[in-house]
Amino acid sequence: MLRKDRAMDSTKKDEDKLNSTKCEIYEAKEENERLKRMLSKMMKDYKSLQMHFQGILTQKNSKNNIIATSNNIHEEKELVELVSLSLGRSSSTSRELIKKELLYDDQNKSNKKHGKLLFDGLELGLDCKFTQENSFEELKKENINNERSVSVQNYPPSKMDYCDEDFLQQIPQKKARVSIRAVCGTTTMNDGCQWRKYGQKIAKGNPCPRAYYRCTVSPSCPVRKQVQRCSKDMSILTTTYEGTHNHPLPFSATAMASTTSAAASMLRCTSTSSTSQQFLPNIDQNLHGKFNFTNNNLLLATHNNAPTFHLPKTSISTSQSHPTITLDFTSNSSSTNSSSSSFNSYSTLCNNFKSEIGPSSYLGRPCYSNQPFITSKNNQNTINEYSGGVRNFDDEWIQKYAKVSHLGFDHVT
DNA sequence: CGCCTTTGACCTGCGC
DNA sequence: GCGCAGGTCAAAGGCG
Repeated sequence: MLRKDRAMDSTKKDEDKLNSTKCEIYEAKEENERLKRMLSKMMKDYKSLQMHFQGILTQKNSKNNIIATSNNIHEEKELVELVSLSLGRSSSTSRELIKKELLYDDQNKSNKKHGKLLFDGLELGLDCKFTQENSFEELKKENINNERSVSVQNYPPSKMDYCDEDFLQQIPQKKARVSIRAVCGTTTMNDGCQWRKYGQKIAKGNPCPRAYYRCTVSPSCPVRKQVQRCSKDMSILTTTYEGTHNHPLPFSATAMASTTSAAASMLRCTSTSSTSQQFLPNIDQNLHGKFNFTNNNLLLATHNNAPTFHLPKTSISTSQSHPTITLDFTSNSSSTNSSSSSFNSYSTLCNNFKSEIGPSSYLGRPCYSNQPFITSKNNQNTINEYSGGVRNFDDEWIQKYAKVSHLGFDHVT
């Protein structure tokens, strides 16, 4: 009798377990479906934007052709002025206008001489940069101490051949870097990977030491990261990643890897494309303010079509001879789009995403905390595999962000 | 004992 | 060529 009761208890327990597992599977299935729908919507939006972008490029090209074939110099000047104004550059001074006139005179002479228009396809919003060598030099000097903008790098002055492939190829030869600025209380940001510190330096202009880490998941992994606190705001941590992992990553690390990989891919595209991508900074007007470049060449992403996700400030630079894309999770983006929520910290971002995707759950599992899931030893992150329960929301957000953001559609690994 | 951080020395690239 | 700054190496010591 006792044995029979025990057997029944055991069966009941098994049934309960089975039911609970079934429940979990069902919830996971539902969550999966919901994510699928979200992804499909994002893909649709992305494709639509891409088509829009192509259309704009085509329009601009045809406009350039019209300019090229026109014999009316006066009209050309007006068109250039319009282009200049329409792309949000500062209004041209009379001096600049004179420069343009001179340029057009030279241009016409040159065209007659070479039988082609040098500016064909190049004047889109770049008049300030191309009109004079001096202008380019001035621009370069302005940026030299901070960050040389991609536009400057990719738009060689008239001294250089505009189709100088050597110049264009210079940038990708340098190791691309992805920098992430975030408010972080710990010494390093938890990205799920395993790192070993191999050096520390006090960099010029910042009393906070810069720490150098290398990935130790695989001994031959070339990935490095630098971690440094911002001297102006000690709560801000700048983490710069360099290289690509040559080994399978733990699940928790794929999020950051995807983001950095996607961003690096975008950087490569921006740096290497000879035409269309070069105009990235200038397409903002045509994308109805989805992206805005400020005077500091910051790409302010405001992503109107996808209210679920709020993109960080993204800037591209080639500082220190390394093309670097910076994802700034610390900046308030409300100045560019009042309808978008603004974020003051990386953690806020994570919380926001969490609240917007629905209940605090991951694949049906409850998320009891959004505190960083750090099991660090001596301030170093270790591999954290999630086995239910508490989950690092930072990674979760980044993974989803990488998948839906413009940075990562085609490059997510 | 193994793995880690610390830290001074060394290497390298870049600007002048 | 020189100096500077960033980046890396490797020995020494700490910690669990």
